[in-house]
Amino acid sequence: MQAISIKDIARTARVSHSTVSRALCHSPLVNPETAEKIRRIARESGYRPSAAARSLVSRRSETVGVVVTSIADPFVAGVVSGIEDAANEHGFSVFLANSNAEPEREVRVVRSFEERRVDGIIVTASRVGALYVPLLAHMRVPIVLLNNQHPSQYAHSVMIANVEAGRDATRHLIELGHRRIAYLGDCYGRQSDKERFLGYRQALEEAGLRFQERLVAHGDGKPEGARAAMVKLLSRRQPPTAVFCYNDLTALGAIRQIRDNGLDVPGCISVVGFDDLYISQYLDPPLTTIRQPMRQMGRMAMTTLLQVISSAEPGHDLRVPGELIVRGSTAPPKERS
Amino acid sequence: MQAISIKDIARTARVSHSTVSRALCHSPLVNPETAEKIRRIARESGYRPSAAARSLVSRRSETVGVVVTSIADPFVAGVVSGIEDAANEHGFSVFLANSNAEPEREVRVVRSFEERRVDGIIVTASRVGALYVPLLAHMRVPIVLLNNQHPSQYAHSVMIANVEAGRDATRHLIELGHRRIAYLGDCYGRQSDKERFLGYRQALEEAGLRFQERLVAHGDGKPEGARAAMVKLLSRRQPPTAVFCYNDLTALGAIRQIRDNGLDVPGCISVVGFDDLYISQYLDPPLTTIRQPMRQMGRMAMTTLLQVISSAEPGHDLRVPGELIVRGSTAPPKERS
DNA sequence: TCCATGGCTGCACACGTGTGCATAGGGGGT
DNA sequence: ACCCCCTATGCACACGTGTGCAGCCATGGA
Repeated sequence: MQAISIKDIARTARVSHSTVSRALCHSPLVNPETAEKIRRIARESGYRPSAAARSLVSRRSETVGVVVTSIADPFVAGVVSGIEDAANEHGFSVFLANSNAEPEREVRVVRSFEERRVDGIIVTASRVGALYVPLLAHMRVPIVLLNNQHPSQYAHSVMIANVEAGRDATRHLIELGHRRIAYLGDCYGRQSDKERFLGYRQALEEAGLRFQERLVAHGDGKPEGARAAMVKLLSRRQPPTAVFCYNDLTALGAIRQIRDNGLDVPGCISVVGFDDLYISQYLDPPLTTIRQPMRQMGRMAMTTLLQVISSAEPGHDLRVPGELIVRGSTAPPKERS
Repeated sequence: MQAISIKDIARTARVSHSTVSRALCHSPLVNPETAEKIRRIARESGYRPSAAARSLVSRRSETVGVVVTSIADPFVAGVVSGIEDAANEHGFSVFLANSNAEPEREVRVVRSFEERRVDGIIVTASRVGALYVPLLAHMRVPIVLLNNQHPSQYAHSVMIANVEAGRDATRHLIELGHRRIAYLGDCYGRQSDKERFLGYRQALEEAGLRFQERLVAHGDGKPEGARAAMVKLLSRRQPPTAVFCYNDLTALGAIRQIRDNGLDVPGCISVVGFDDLYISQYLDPPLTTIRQPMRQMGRMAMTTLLQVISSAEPGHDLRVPGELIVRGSTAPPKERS
């Protein structure tokens, strides 16, 4: 017992399959009564057109591939949520694939997208980028990079305005009166890390504060690495009174380590994060952070992709402003340094 | 410039497209030398078979649909990660769709899955269940429900062993010496809530503790609702010394409210969660909770589905045991009640 | 009555891949 | 020389849908 096709409908309606096809597409070529009868039969029999057969002739699959490092990353999940929203509104379906940052898996994923004949691809938060962008470029399909490190000529991109956001976060600490402000970054080499760090330095400079190399440490974007890095910062002869963290998970680890050292947040040390994960508002203290509009960024990536697909070629690179959300993890410093 | 097909390869290899097809499938019917030559041409020209054309004749799309309420839910994200892992290993691609618990969107999603001719469907954490399981059953495709409330005859299911886990969590509190233990549940009516509550009552009963209706409150599975419910519990003349929460997000809200009332966790009140989200270990205090092996459950759902698809019909309903993870949010009570 | 026109329908092919069946060619045995 | 068998290949059709083109029929105008 197979899924029913237009031929089945044609048989019961005593017409040719061409007429059925036209009737279902609301072509003006078919007699209104016949068309209505055909549509009724189709409705009652639960007919569903085969996307495979349709895309075979139309050469468009109404499908996009989304490749992420890990969907378990809450930032990624937020973005994908927005992507799926926008796709759904336009009748597109999304293939989701984790790369887990494993090169051979990335190859497999790209291959499967090629075979599925996706109409476009969105890549988010991949640290490889340069390695397999050529792979992606090989297929003649538009690509949108989201917070990726190598916006190349082959791809369009949506990115958070890292420099400005980093500047805003640092300024906030400066305005509270802090002067020994640390930067707790991601692992080396990621573009977003470099850019947020740049914003940090710009804010210091414009406030006339001296940049100190020993107030910079690098973690791994997760709480574990952040704790280790925080240990270093706390061991300085003059430890910081405030820390600007690469992201919220880093801030989480930093706060834990600060407390394990018997210090208070924000009493002794203020902490700023980046992302505004869902849980960040419920932490104790609620985290001051830079909000990345994750869902909205996902939507933007998808709508950009759809525009490129219909070759209405818009601007190549979109920068989205972050928003400083002030909560309880930042306060004026106790001591005036 | 279109994607190249076996016909293009056939032309350059001066054979028919049939021979190319057979060569690429490693059919023993073709001359080894010819086959090698064909495969070389295919490789060098970057040929990728069209999944659409292939599935049209094979009547299998090597594709599964995954419908979730929201991918932004960290539990869901963990599960989907496991699903995608297992799918990828077997050459399957996954369509991801959010339902957002909106009925008309669910209808649209199911329709798109039908048109894509997915080989199977996984539904996770949907509270609707009964409403559109008939919709799903209409397509002749195997369905696996994950932590869903209506495991019906049409569907296979993977579920956490809620009753046993609820019992373990409550026992843990009893063994610490607590006697006034509250249950802070999800909104009414969800099966998983009922089951965890049942485990709670069983543990009380087997310990000879009296069940008290006024030590039960219901939130919404999120921090906001949990705070409101916790207010009620704290207003009792004899407030609880421990709270077993429906999930980690609920525990998060409960802890915040407890602290806002000037009480300490676990000093004054112990808190147990459910899920073991990634961040729960990094909270302050680290959360005692029931671990749901999210990725593994996702993998199980996918492998079950694959078995059913290849009609190697395994057991219908799988129960996965939860694991009690004792951390810092639980301690013996101060007062002996 | 004849012809032109227009509305509606069916034929046939295309999309890319898989496969049953026929066939061509070659080698070996009688 | 003839036959048989085996290997290797091509033909043709199928899968489900869309569409150019031809053709049929009715209607209306001359």
